[in-house]
Amino acid sequence: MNRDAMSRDDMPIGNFSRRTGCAIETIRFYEKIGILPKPRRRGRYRLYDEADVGRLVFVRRARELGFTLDEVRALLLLAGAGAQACGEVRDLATAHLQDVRRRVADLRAMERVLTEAVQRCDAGGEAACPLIETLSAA
Amino acid sequence: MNRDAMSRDDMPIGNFSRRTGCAIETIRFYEKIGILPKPRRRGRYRLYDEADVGRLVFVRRARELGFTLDEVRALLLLAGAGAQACGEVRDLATAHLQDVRRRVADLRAMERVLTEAVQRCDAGGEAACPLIETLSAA
DNA sequence: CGTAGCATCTGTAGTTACTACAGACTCAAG
DNA sequence: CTTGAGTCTGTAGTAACTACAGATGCTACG
Repeated sequence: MNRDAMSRDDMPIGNFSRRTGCAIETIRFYEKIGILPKPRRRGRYRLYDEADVGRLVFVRRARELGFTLDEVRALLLLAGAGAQACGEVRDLATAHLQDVRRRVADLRAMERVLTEAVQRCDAGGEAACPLIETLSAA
Repeated sequence: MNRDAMSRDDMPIGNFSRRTGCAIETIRFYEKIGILPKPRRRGRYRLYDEADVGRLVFVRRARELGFTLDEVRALLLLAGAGAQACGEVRDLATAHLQDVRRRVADLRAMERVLTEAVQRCDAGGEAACPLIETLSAA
């Protein structure tokens, strides 16, 4: 029998890590800061179940979408509250979306300046290095 | 007379900070990690000159363009080396540019998913909160 | 029965680029 | 003489992990 199948609701942390794609150290870290609840134990070993998998997948997904752990904490509460929390979730997501768009704009601005400087460098024919010049100008 | 004019090459750290737009604590931090050289002192007070202003402006500009402090360190060396270092500067900038583009792509992907979920939320007519659903799916 | 190897445990320190103090000291003006 | 501004050193906090060190437990193999 394989190990994952044999322990569907008694997963040691290694299985839990494989199931969720989340590093063991990160799991323990999430527990310490209260993102994951303290799990049951067999002796000193942590045991996880399917509900834990759902929760951690949620957390990782939110992180992939760029939410901070503080935002994730809020989202977990709201997700637990059910459909009536939808409005608040929406507000959180909208605020975050604006943040993402700001960051995109910032990076695009960097990209523009860098691209232009590299192009001038490739074109050649300038006395001083165009990149260094770009950096020296405020 | 104003204070900046009176001390063109004997700037205390406060003037230096104003001239460069860089916080005092950051200036001392840069000194500690070797981004800025140890300045002359009058007694225990640091004194800066125009060359320091140029260097710090360069550093801040590079940071605005998203270079890490390690990259800035390298750029400072290359800038000192003059025109023959142009090729290396170009390589550094190109690598960094690729990094910036990767980050833009990542953020755009987040933006897409979030925008779509928020729209489904606004449209209404779904049993469960579309945003929460989006987060629950791996 | 001994031991080798794997998984797990706790706790601490490192990463990046700053920022925010606490608590002392100097100096000039009122 | 005191008050205020400016500066000093040194330490700790931020975000979200990651990387150990050193101990312990459990199972399998010879």
